[in-house]
Amino acid sequence: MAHWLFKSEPSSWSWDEQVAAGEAGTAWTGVRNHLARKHLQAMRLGDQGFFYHSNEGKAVVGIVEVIREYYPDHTDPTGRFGMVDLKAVEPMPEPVTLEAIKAQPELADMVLIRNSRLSVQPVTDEEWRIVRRLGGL
DNA sequence: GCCAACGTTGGC
DNA sequence: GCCAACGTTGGC
Repeated sequence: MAHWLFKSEPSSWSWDEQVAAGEAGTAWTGVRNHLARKHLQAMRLGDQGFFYHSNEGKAVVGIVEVIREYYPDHTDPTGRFGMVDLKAVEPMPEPVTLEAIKAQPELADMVLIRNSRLSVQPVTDEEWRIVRRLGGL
């Protein structure tokens, strides 16, 4: 099972809103980057990912799960991009800040650090384990 | 609010 | 197909 990281500015879509969407989840609209799209296409039902708040917060705040695989993003006028559906699984008991991630030598190669602008990122099994542990899971 | 990094666009 | 100009993202 692969792991991922989804970035969102809380002012446009926050963890609280994701939780409020419940079991039905929501479509992760708005990805307009080819590499991010490649990651969306590689996602499978049941894959889990980190929900990261960018700008305000700058922390991993929860775990989400893929509940629908890649399909066209109706908000994309060009029709070139797609999306997946996500639902909230559980919050991090302790948000894992960007600062805390940077402080971990084992996490120096995380895409979050190396290519901070990418909005949908792969997370290795080891990174998954370490960040979960930092967050108290 | 600034600016570096990076992706995209469009003229040639 | 190259590359300058431009827009956006996101950390600081």
